[in-house]
Amino acid sequence: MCGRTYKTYTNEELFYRYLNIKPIDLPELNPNYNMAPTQETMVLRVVDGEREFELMRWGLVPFWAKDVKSADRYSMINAKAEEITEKRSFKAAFEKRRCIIPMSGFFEWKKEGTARKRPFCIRLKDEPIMSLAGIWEHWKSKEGTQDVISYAIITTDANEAMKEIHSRIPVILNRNDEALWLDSENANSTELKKLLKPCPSDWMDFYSVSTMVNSPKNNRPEVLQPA
DNA sequence: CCAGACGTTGTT
DNA sequence: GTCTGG
DNA sequence: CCAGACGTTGTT
DNA sequence: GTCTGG
Repeated sequence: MCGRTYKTYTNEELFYRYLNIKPIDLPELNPNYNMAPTQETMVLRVVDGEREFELMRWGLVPFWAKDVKSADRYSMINAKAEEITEKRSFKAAFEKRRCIIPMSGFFEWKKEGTARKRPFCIRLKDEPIMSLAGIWEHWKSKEGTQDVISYAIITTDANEAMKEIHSRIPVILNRNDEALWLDSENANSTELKKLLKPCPSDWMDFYSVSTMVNSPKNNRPEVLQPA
């Protein structure tokens, strides 16, 4: 699973990485050292053939949901890659609304016997930003008072390196597959599903951190320090 | 047909 | 134990 | 994901 | 909106 992430990149790094442009006059991005579900972050998608960033809420709220709270009860912060084409809540989004969630890394908790779970910080060895595969939805209340764009992170079986910590990991896309994944005109489900594989073990790097990260209230650089 | 669910992870 | 909030 | 709340009545 | 269960 993937239930906590972090981002320390700047706006300039983000836009240069995905749009190949140096942004001018953009508001400065706040780092989030401890991002929990329900919080918002910039997500990359393609609209009318153009890449764009949109601020989205973590936790998918399908457009047919009665309200945001009822959707939250179903814990749609992750979507299982293996079943994404069969699930009612994900199928349409997988076909038409794929996205990339740029993150610096994420946290996983390893169970160690009966002892307290130990948190780990996971990142890429050679890249400051990882492209997490996701799907998004646009939900509007009938009264038109609420308008929520939300996303879920796709998970799959852990690769060998990550199995040491946890059985599931988020899908981290290969840079060469990003355009294919984002293309909203692409209707080749078989081809798309092939992208939802665990990334190679040797891309990843991890180390244990203190339990300070357990509480989402601790949005501080110290949560990234090795324990 | 209509009503009601629509999810993940991990653990038993 | 289970649900909600972050 | 983990942390923290989990309730009612009546009064401010 | 769409699928599953009865």
